[in-house]
Amino acid sequence: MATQPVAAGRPATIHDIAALCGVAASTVSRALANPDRVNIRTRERIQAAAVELNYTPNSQAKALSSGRTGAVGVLVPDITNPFYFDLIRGTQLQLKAAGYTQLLVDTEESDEVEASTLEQLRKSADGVIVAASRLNDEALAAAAARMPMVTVNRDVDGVPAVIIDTPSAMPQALDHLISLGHTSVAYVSGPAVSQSSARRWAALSAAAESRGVDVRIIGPFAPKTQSGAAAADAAVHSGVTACIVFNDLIAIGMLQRLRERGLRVPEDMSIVGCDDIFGADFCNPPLTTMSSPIEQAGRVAVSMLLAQLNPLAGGGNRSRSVMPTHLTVRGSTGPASPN
Amino acid sequence: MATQPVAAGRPATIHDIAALCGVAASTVSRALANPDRVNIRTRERIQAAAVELNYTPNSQAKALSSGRTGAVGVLVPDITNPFYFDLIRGTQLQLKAAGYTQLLVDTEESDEVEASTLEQLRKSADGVIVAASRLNDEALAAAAARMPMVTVNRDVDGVPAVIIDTPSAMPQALDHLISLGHTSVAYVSGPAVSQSSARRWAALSAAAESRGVDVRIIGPFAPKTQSGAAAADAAVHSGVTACIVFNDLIAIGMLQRLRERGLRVPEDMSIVGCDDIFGADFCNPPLTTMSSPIEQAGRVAVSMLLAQLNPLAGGGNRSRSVMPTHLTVRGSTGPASPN
DNA sequence: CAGATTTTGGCAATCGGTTGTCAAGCCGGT
DNA sequence: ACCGGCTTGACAACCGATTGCCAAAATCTG
Repeated sequence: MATQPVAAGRPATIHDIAALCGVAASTVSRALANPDRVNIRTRERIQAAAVELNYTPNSQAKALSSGRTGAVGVLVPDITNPFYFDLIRGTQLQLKAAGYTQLLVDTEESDEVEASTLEQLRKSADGVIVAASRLNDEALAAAAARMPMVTVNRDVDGVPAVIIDTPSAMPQALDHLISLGHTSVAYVSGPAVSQSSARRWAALSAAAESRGVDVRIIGPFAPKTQSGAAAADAAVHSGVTACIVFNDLIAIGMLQRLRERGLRVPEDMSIVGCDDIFGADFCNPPLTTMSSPIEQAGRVAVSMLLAQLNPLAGGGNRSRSVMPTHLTVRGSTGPASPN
Repeated sequence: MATQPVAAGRPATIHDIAALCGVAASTVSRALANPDRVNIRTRERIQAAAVELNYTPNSQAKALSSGRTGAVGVLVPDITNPFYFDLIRGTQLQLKAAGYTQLLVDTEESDEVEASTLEQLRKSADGVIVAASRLNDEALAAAAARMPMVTVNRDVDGVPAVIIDTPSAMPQALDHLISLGHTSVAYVSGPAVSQSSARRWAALSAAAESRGVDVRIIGPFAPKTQSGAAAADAAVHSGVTACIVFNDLIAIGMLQRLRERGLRVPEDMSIVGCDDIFGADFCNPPLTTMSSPIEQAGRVAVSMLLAQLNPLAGGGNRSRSVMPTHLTVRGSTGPASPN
């Protein structure tokens, strides 16, 4: 009757196809999943019927019987942090390309939410990508032992990871400040549980020592623009002329606060951010920051996870991938004030 | 042996509990889902066993037999557009609170991707929230007939919607510009298929007519900062002294382009954005824009969808919810230049 | 205390697939 | 023409829950 491909009331099942072709449901299943196990004529009949009925396999049922869900969980501490937008977009694109569904969860910066989400995902996802985990190494390693996992910006023995190598750009940032005449610098630190923050501080203080520059640490601060106010006040109070900040969100908040207080950037204080997030190029002044290919990091994380899921598909699965980082100089850094 | 709650190799099933308690699996199912149908002593035994085995129901299996998946799809045209961050966070929070899982999909501004995603989601989600749909009314209504749906910023007969009422702030924005002496204004339009853009233009041109002001439309432009360059050039060429822009992304892009061309904002050109996204408050100059409670819109959309899913839980389900909007004046608007 | 009524809990079918097993059918080799 | 080997496709069990139905047990009624 209808020329269009049957907009039936209920989605077609494998049984509808079987009935239409006069074969058993299992034959249909095989014809679709494992074509060479079925006679080519039968197979073509079945495939034609599948198209005609507009058949799409029911993913729930498939998951139940096969054990694979075709979904991957992506855990981020805070969806509204722009840093994760690009990461999420990277994972989303790569997962879709591979035919997987992305389950995005905001763990609200909480290790408990993170842990319970991981437990839940264990049944409803084939694997997880965990960005900036708030769990301790032990818990994370235990979770990774239970299901395929790739971490982002988190190094734990035995857990494949994508590391955005901001620490390597720290000496570069410091040299940039030194070349501008700064000799007293503060590191504005992120959350205490953030391994990224710790690594950045370690790299920075090592570089400072080898160069004989005074670098102190202040914080910790939550990774939000609102924290920037307290950070700016603390930086001013500490008497430094330049700050290297855990991330761009805090840095942008500092910019705003310094302006409120009538201090000029970079004349009175130079600021270097981290991540080069959305907004870093158009804030006032534009932020000097450490840039990295975040979206690409998301894609790499997915590739590494998929390599774990289908070990056959070759390409020895690396367990650690480091993304390069470089300093992008904009307007928030300048010569140290003479006083 | 282990004092901890059994970190067994395989997640516990309803059958494990049944075996442990010496009852049938169905009794366990009832005890957990429908407690008063089971003897209190048996029930407590079962519940204790469930806790001890660290039981979590398998959502796939539950979905298969009950028909409900416990998941809700959220479709946005572009994950990296900051406008959607707050929306996504709103839906995420509300869905989690109601025990649902969020399936986030980026439809890449494509009606085809959107349509195929909806078809796919029909089996794997209980309902969908569609933000800024690129589908035509007919296709959208058809999809809504097949599964529970709530749209955001899209009005289609018979489909419940959350509308962020930016059009109502248009007269306010225009009056603001008029009060600053502007008499020649351009509307920088968004995607041709965006109903939001059309509604904003309609409201603006109506207000302009009643006030006797010249307002022309330029565009369409893609909702990205990159489009701002072309938009700024077109605006300058058209000779207007002020622009009301489809959204903040384009507006911020215009700000950058105007600066590049050596034009001052607001002295040479006033800019009014739309949405008050992340970044609108710290760009240079800070953007005058139409603000609205986006995260709340996400929460409302979820509530409306859940009302459709559980019609019992009272609260006559409204089919349309309008979110208020107001003008936020910042630094990107100022007096019209005298020439 | 018998009979009627209500609880209570087990059996089995079902959801939509996947997969192991096995009989039938086909082929060529001798 | 007979036999072994390989292909093909049907049957049925199974994944982990939900749910209708019914029998046994417990409670109430007169």
